[in-house]
Amino acid sequence: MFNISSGGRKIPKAVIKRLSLYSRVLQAMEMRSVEKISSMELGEKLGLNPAQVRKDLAYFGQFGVRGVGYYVAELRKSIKRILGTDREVRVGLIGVGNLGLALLSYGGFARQGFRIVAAFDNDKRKVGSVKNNIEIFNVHELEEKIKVRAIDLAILAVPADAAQEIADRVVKAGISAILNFVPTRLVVPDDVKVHYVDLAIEIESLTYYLR
Amino acid sequence: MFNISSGGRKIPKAVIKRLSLYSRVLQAMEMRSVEKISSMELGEKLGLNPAQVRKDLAYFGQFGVRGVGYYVAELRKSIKRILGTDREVRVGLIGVGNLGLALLSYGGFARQGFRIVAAFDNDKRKVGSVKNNIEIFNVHELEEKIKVRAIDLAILAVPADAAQEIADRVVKAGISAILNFVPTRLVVPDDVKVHYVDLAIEIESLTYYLR
DNA sequence: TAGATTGTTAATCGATTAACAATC
DNA sequence: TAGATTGTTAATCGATTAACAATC
Repeated sequence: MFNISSGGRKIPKAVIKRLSLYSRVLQAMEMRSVEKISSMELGEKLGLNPAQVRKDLAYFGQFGVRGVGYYVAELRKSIKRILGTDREVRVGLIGVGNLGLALLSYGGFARQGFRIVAAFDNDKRKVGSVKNNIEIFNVHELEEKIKVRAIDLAILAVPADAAQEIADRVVKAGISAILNFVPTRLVVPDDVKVHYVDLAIEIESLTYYLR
Repeated sequence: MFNISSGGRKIPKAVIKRLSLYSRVLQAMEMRSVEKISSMELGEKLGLNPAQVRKDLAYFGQFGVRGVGYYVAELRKSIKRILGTDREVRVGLIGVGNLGLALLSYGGFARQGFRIVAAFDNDKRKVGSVKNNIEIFNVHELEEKIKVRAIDLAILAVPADAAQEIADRVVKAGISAILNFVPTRLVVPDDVKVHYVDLAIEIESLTYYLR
């Protein structure tokens, strides 16, 4: 597992997120057989400044052609390579409650090349069943399955009081990236990356803007 | 519906999000009968600088006592008032697919004082049924129910190609805040606030950090 | 009073945008 | 060549952090 070198500069997290957005726009363009796109067009579709688009890409190399723009298919391939989504990413989902269940059935992951290869729960009634073609294992088997199924990335959707313990276990089993839906700040080693998705905070802060 | 005045300065979106986080920490403190808290303690629990905590709060007034700190219950009440979550916020959920269904059953919203008062779908098999005590209406009734049920806020969880049309309709019906789970940039009037939650982007950008 | 911690201003840091030479 | 658009540097803008007087 490696990323295209960024020459030692540290890349802002926001740049990486925009890279993902570019990739999606480019995917749509490619499907419509558009051959090239300028930083201005790409920016417009996402509400971003064209200079920002160029600068984001420049962190990783020179992908455009002066006077022409960027070749859609080529740029998309480069970005996927940078993100590491040019190959299948294997995902484990821990916690098959309401949210976990939704994530199991969510089509958006598979569409971007992610594959949930195992789900885990501690509810005996769920363990052993199959949802959306994905087996649900007993959470006791977590470490073993992470190894055997070569899981790269964990999605946490467990109750708040179990989150830290599960995080410790997946990290110990070698996982270095966690998508955390639990509103608990996880304490993990520096080289483990956690992204937080906090639905309650999203809706609460939105309320501020109600007229 | 009103917010505590901020004296004309525009408040960064990030400040509002942190306010929500403070509120949650304070809620937990209150439950443990903690009486006061310093900006340092509050910051530590969220990985934030104490000066930032004080500055965030200072946008809205003076809530602390020099030499003492902040009174937990009092500060929490003030923040809830600022956010507008000191009263019930009435939510409509549009799109009862996998994700929508999960959001219907998601306990986190109710816990923060949000109440989903109606759900909508265009699938005849779903319309008329009740999930988690919430009725699912035909999407044709959207405008009418927004009015009759005094819906403040819409959650969008529809297919991508329907998102803009639905957004247009809810805005026309008077909604000014949308939580959008659909990976489509919505075009709305300036005074309508849209928050995007993009699960595919979250996981894709996380992949960059895999070792 | 002495110690602690706020509220706020100034300094720093980082990210976005503008500008323009390079070049297709 | 003329026109267009990149890649990149410099200018601007905004957000975070440090510092400290005010004050409980």
